[in-house]
Amino acid sequence: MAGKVTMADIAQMAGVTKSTVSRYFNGGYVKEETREKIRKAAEANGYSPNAFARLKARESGVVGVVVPSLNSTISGRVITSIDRYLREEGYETLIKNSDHQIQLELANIRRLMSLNVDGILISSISIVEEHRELLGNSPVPVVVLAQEYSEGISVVDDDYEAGFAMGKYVGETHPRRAAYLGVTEEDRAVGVVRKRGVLDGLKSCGVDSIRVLTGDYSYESGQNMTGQLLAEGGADAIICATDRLAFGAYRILHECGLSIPEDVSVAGFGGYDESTLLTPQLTTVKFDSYAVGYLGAETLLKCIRREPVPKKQVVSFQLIEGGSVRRP
Amino acid sequence: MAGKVTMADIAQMAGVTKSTVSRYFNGGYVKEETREKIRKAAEANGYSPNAFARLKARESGVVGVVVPSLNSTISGRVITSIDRYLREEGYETLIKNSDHQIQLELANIRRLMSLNVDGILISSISIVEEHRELLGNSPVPVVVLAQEYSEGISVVDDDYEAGFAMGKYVGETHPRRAAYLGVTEEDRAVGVVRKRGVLDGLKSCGVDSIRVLTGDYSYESGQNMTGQLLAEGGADAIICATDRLAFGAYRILHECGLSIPEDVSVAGFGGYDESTLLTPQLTTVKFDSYAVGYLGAETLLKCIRREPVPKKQVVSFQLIEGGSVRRP
DNA sequence: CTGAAAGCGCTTACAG
DNA sequence: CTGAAAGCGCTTACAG
Repeated sequence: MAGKVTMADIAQMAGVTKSTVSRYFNGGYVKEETREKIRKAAEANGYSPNAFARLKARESGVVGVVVPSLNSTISGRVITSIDRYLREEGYETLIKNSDHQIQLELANIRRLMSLNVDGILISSISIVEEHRELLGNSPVPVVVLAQEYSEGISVVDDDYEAGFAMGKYVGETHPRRAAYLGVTEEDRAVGVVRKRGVLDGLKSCGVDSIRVLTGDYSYESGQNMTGQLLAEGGADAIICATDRLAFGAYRILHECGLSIPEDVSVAGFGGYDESTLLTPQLTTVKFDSYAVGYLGAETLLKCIRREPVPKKQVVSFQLIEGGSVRRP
Repeated sequence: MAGKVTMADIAQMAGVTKSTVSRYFNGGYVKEETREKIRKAAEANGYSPNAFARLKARESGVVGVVVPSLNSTISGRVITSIDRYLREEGYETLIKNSDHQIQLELANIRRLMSLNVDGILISSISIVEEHRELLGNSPVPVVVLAQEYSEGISVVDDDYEAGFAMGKYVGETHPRRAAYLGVTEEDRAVGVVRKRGVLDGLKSCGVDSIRVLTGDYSYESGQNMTGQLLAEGGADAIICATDRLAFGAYRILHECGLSIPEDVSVAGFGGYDESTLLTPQLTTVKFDSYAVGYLGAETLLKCIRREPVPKKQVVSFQLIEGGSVRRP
């Protein structure tokens, strides 16, 4: 059976018209007998209708998901969760990667919109003006994940409270020279809100002078910032915006013969599985990324069905005490 | 601007017919002046043609990618690499997740086929009879990644040689009680070929009695198998089919107060970034997953362009010496 | 319960 | 260089 088999082919084989085959696949009225003939013809050819040729259909049954990266632990969790939920609900998931490029993210969103998907889930790096324009007059519902989006619907981590909790936890050890290894402020959730939480948490314990460095999300960046910190005279407590950055810090501290937590306390955010394997185990905040994905998908389906949904949902976190922060 | 704007709308705004707009977007002849009008109208509306309505076009410019998981380090690397390569070549990537379920994998492949994508890249868990049927009369080119597929085109890791190298490396330490923590034989590449390599490598050093356990790919499975091994009387060298399994082994050995490598040597396969953070650093084999993705994508495009391609390509690996295997 | 016909958003020879 | 028309694979009122 070379070439593509179409609905017309199946119709011919079953001795009916394609209207009927279409009805068969869309739950319309078809006599049991006819139904059986179509089933056989379809099965024999491994046929299933081309979802995207349903140009006129109200629903495509497809949901688009835009992610900032395909090789981050967190993205992996969020998207796995989304995918599972949607599949159970009978939807197909279409994934597009923005590879940390905002222009690509916008292009992906446009693409998905022009694809008559039923809705879009965006795990955004950073919301810029163009997003507002684009999402403002989207023909389909959009739910934003991980970043607040006041003009629309979003599901976010509790970055401020998590930051505060960690800041306080470390602040209670009364570090003399605290440091924060962060990321760009373009990423509001991590670069601004989380940082503010951490700084406020530290300040609540009277820790006032805090050295703040900024880099990107990579392991290398964690190493570089730590290296710079040491060159500047060091620190006795380093809070990192993500676990990956903390991994970089571990490596450099280790290489320089400094002990964790005796010489330097280290903490992160993420709760990656690997964090429990470090020696000492990393003290970190674990966000419920599966919940973010699940809630996001659930909320989007509600939007599609025109049910009411909350404008903003905040998921919880958990501070995991490892042994990387010196206790008083 | 509510609702979806279509090619007809743009045509009207530009004062031309949709044939011309179509030509504009497909590189046909359009007068510079007209070209400019269309460009403006399209831009003003953020319009780009619906890729999937090109029902008749020879090429959709879209390539489908099927992956077994969205939260594995290796999948993340492979897919990131594919995505980047294709984007540079002007193709769109559409990602579908099989979530380790073979039936879902087959469904994803069918879906993609019926979607008139230009080609499909499959990172398969395991090739079964249904794959052969399905791929045997695919209307579009298919390239299989990570698993050998003798009936078609594949790009694979050098599992046997990598296994042999690691088996030999550990064998040279003359373990008395060696063990291999593996995965199901349904996964030919890892479950059969890699294992055979390891066992042959060990045997080449005269290590003959090897306890082989089988589990799944999870951290927990690594813990369970190691627990079982200890209950059976232990081992002084454990080779794990993946780094993740090795992480589980580390955890249990650590909990039982056994030292690596003094009491037990541990080795893995994968070369995850996190492996370098363990104490001691894990001895592992790093496959070039970026190369697998890159070569796979390149090969697929060649198939699409009807250029000749090798039936099978094998990418290299690298044995990374950590400190987790006792040296003689 | 099923068919004939018009239409979805796009492409492609074929004229001009 | 551009338009009119037929067609891609599917859906949807509307008849019957």
